[in-house]
Amino acid sequence: MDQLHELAEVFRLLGDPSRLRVLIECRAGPTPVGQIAQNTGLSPSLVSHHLRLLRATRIVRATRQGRHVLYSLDDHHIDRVLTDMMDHVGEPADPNEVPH
Amino acid sequence: MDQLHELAEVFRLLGDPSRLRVLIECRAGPTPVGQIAQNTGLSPSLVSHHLRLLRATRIVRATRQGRHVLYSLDDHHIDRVLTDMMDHVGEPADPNEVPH
DNA sequence: TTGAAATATGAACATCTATTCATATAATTG
DNA sequence: CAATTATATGAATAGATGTTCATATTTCAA
Repeated sequence: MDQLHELAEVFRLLGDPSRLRVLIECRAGPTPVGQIAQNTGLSPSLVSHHLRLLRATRIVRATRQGRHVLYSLDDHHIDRVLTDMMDHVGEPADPNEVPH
Repeated sequence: MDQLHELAEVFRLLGDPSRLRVLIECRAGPTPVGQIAQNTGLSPSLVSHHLRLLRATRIVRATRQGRHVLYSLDDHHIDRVLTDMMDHVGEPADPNEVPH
């Protein structure tokens, strides 16, 4: 897959409220699927489906610990992208805009 | 709209190859719709549709200049998010991964 | 004002995607 | 081993989304 489509794919996966909830849980550090499900209110099945996609695109990474599989953000880029975008969304709109 | 859904909406809009092409054009500075269409190979209509969505979420901003409407990235957050994610996608995969 | 150029908008459609439910695999304990 | 817990997978489906085509606005020039 070329870079553009890979980039789009990664952003697309971030563009879903459920997956964002999952990611926000992963932000706290390596977290088992079951706990993510509990904290988000999503079904373990759905969380697992989402994590599979997120992992395939290297947005999260997995490590096994006994019966549990712990998921965390892949690297600092992901963390920063989330932070930057939250900052952006939190900012007030610019009044100097052309009305449409 | 609450912050989570707004965040998801913004990422979702970044998650399309055509829109990313449009954004990459906007990165160079205020650019008219027609030129974006030419440089990307997309129809002016489609570019306009995309820009409307991108503008509604404050990913881009518009300024009028005569008959032309120039679009550019809304702020530095957007620019940084794009840069960070391109870096991420460009990085090689970590071999220390649990096989599934 | 008329005509042309630049953008914008609306409707229609084919494709894609998130979610659920049922079932399967993997790891641990007794 | 069997039973249990934790995750993963597959199929099915209702709803969302990108694109096209036709048409509407907006702005300037003549």
